[in-house]
Amino acid sequence: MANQPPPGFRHLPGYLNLEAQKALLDEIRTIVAAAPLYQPAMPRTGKPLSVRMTNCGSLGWVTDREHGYRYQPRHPLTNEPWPPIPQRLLNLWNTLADYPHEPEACLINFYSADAKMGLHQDKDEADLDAPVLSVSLGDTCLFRIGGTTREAGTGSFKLASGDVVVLGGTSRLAFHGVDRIYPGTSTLLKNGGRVNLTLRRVMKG
DNA sequence: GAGTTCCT
DNA sequence: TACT
Repeated sequence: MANQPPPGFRHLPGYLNLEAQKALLDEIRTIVAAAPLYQPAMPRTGKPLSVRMTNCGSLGWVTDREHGYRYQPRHPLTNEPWPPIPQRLLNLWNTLADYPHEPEACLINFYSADAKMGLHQDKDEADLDAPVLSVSLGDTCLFRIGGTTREAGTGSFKLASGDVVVLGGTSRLAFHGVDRIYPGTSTLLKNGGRVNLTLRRVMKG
């Protein structure tokens, strides 16, 4: 029997209908045109991550060999400020996050057919009380989530286009990752792949 | 000092 | 990593 996610975890399958997904994707395309996707690197080793990423919001999550994981206000390649978070994403946060402060960061991850994300905790934010809100667009993925230690068991399930996930409560610090992408499971993205949007409150108060 | 998202 |  698969393990259950910790308390505070919510999976909302099909929360966004196709029209809402298309409208959101249009806004993401505009953001990516101004703040291009780039390939981030692991600290120390410089090994590239398999996902490509960019951000919108006043702060964006970045990593590189020299300085590691961090939030910063500008795109690492263009040195331009990140574009603002679209209002429809702020509305989603206001509806689902149950948190009195707006998110500063929206990480935009693009998964090609062979991209993955290893099990990790989101711990780079000063505010660990705010939930993390995630939106899936495009191809289905196999998402894995465990407990708040590496030793805890994990369980996995699929996330499809339009699904929304909220990591709140105990699940805010749960280890989680993406095992695999299922190519060809969505026609939302012309050339396939999966886009994941992750809204986070970074600074306290 | 140990731990930290890429580890098959 | 550059911090805890």
